[in-house]
Amino acid sequence: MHREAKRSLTPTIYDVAREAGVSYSTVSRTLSGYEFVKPSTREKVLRAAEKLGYVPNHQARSLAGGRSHLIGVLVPGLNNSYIGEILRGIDEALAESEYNLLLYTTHRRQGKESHYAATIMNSGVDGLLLVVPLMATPYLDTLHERDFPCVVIDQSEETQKGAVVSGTNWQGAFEATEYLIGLGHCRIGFISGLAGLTSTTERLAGYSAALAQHGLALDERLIAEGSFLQEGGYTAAQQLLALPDRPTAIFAANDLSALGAMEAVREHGLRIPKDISLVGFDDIPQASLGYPKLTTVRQPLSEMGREAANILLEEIAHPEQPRRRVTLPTKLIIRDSCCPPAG
Amino acid sequence: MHREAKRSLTPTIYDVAREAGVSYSTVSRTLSGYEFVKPSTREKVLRAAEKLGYVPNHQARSLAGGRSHLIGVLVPGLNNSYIGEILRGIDEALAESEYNLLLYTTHRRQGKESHYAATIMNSGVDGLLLVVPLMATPYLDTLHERDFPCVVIDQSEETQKGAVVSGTNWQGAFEATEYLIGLGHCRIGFISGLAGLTSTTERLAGYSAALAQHGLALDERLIAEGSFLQEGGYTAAQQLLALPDRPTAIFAANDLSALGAMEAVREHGLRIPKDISLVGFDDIPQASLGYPKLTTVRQPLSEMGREAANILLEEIAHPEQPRRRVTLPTKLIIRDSCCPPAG
DNA sequence: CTGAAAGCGCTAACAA
DNA sequence: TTGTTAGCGCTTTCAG
Repeated sequence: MHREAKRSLTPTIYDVAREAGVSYSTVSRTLSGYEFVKPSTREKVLRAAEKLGYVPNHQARSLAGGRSHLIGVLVPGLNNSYIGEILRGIDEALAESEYNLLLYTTHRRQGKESHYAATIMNSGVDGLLLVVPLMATPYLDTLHERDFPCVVIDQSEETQKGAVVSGTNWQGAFEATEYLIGLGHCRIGFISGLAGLTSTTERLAGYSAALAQHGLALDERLIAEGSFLQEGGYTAAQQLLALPDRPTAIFAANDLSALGAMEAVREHGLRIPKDISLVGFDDIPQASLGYPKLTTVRQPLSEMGREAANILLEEIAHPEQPRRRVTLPTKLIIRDSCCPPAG
Repeated sequence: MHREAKRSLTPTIYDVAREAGVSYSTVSRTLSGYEFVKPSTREKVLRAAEKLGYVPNHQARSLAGGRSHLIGVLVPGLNNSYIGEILRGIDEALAESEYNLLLYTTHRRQGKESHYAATIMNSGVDGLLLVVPLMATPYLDTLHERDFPCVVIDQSEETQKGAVVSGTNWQGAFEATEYLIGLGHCRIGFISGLAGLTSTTERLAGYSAALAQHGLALDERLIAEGSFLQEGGYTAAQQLLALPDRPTAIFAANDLSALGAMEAVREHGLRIPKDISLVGFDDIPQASLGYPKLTTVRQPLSEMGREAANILLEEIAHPEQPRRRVTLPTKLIIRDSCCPPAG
């Protein structure tokens, strides 16, 4: 037996074992919820652990058991309440489990993605949650190659095999556009999102489909490229407003863009919704905070996070099961940024 | 020597050692930046590691070396871009180091704070960053007791010994109030923050001091209790607006409250700044996003995060050095939510 | 149901 | 400068 002096600050299972008068493997079993431990023994162990203020050492547990109880979450950045909401959902789900959350941001170590993926895998996380991964193919390839448990949130690369959680992008965009059409708008501008993301593609498709369904021609000039960021929305709106026959309504691919557009509209001396109607996507907290309150397609962001986390946990527990793909419903939230066109 | 078959998926230092034809401790030394390794040996090791795609195992490294390269960050929640900004700063600082970020949210395990603190310490983090910890005394006691490296952001308990990073709350509030007074306002309402937080106390003190300095009486009824949340600001503003001689300006202890107040003002059919001037605190992204753009006291949130992280890293590296207390300057950002009073 | 023994992958004295 | 030897604290067979 090793360890004899060395009364360290934090007690280990050895200490608990001595206190309880059992072997340390019994302590280990008890503490990790092994069922075949005699109740009276379990009692003794638990009491001893309690008395000593024992707290398990994750590193050791992980090293020996191969399970770290750590979930990695890869986000593009933190400067965005869209991400914040998703994270909140993830955190909620994880809080109910025994898992902790290791946060990674993409902006780090750009370029060597696949090595980064390897690093993450080896940082001991049991699974990985990828939030809107851009250029994710290198990650995902490495990840899938090793059957590493992971689920992607709000993005699905064409060739992707793994689990995905997202909202009904097409449907949401379709409804929003249809709503605008129903209000009487014929020239509806669209501010797209970041190229390469499925959310961008799908929302654009939904927009186009709604126009088509209602016999409205698709005018390429009414589609301005945004970036999912406020600034992109601002610039895109400028473009749209500079058009000779400018749109009477604008549908932005996300709220941040819509908010940016709102600013541009104001600077042009136009009023919302009087002169221009505006619809966003996401329903981030600021959508209902500003003035006028933004009509938008709500995406259940935190639920998406929670759902993704739960799927991941499930996948870790039962690796054999087929990967799930979940699409959560979006919902048009009508607030104050739309009305029938002036003419 | 153990390990002979067991060609696992990820190579270990043993594999690298074999590949490089050296002992595994040499590999360990090389990889952990020990300086007295013969250059040619280092070369061989590095090449072998590269070839095998070696990635260190954090758990093992931590268990053996006592350093996990993990920093815990304890935040009250994620639903707030104030937190988001601070996190961003922390993340930036950590990205430049070799540290990863383990995220904890306070809402978990409420009640048994000190046990929670113990858990965090044993979760293997090398240090802890506490963002506006409410009811932190139990945590901090446990933490300080064991000389656990930690720094608190934007809050300093009375009896606190550890490192703290915060903004110039008093000064910022003083300036904001003075600005309002300079504009000609005499009845200035104050929406306070959450009771028990130093930021709340200090900002209130700054507000009072400015009034006093300019010979304005402190009217208790002009001080409404908020919560640092939008809703609290809304309710507090309602109160203020219901006053027989309502204020011509309101200074809210943070932007979220100010935004809430803005909504209440609007609902009362009043205009900002025409009828009521409004000043916030923090300068979160939404402050400049909405309409009108909010005049506010900017707090260098992300810098505070970055600074705190750097101090923590420093403290981990040199535990002997005295704890630092850093106060970063705030700055009044004048935008569109204030003007001289109507009368 | 419980104890003994063997590592998980790596760091850190201690020699050589 | 490099190899050898012990563990870090815990999980997990394998025997009782």
